[in-house]
Amino acid sequence: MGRPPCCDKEGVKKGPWTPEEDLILVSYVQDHGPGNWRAVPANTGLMRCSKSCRLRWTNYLRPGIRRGGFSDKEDKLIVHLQALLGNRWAAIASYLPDRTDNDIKNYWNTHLKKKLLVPQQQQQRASPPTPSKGQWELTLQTDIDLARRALREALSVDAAGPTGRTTSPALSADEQAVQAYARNVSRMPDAWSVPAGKSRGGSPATPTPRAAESASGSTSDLTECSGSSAPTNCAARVAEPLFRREADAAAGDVPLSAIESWLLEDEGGEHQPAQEGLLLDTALHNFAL
DNA sequence: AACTCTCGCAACCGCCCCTCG
DNA sequence: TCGAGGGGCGGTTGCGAGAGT
Repeated sequence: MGRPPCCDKEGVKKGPWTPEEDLILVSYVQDHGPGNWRAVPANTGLMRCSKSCRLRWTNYLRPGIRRGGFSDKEDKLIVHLQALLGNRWAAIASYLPDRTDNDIKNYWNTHLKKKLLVPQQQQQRASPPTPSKGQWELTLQTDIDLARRALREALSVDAAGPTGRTTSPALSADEQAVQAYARNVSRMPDAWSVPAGKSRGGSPATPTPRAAESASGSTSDLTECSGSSAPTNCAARVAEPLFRREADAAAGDVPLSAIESWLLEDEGGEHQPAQEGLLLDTALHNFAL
């Protein structure tokens, strides 16, 4: 007696999403907000699993997400966060509010892992296989210091505008997220006009993300997210993990996580030794796994 | 020009955790 | 307190595009 599947396998469509399906999903989420994904297929007539709907929304249709074009700074941040946190992509993604965990995971698997593997192999050839514990603790500490710096940089950039985006610094994070969302969705109709032969997968005119990105468009009615009273409040949710916690912390509501409070301490290194010891232990533990 | 190989990424799968009745 | 169900997450797969031969 296994657990029943999350959704009825029969009559559930799989594979690439069509623009029509995207539109239906976006409209629904704008009206009702994300959540209660189980109800989405039933209420929209989409022949999709609820999980598929959620995934499509969070990884592709959600407002404010940026796709591809990882900067060097983001590369480093991801590498160091991965070293610290392991393959906890959702946690890592929370430090890059306009990136999705799936995107980061893919980027790690296809680019960064290989990039790291090459010097590692060279190093293995050139140096003794296992450094003494003291040696690599030192190395790890250096890594952690680097991670701290990278994170601090990223957070300071976030204060002016999320993750170094090249948009006007006068805009708030929410406003920028709304604009990005507007851009993403407003491109959809353009993308639909892609000739059938160019489409990917079985669907006749599925626009690739690349196609959607290359097109330029103006804001459509569909994208009027900020004015919606829906609980989604698309833009606000995008940056929620990091910014909410910062706001909460500022208000004294919720304590920062160990890593965050550690990072936000003065550059002068007035951190608590016990806390750092805990982080080091955690990193060591992750490394050993 | 045709074929093969490799890469990149969207989406699926299944496990785990959290919430609610 | 416990079980069921929904959602979140990480690992993996499938497929199209582009590079190489």
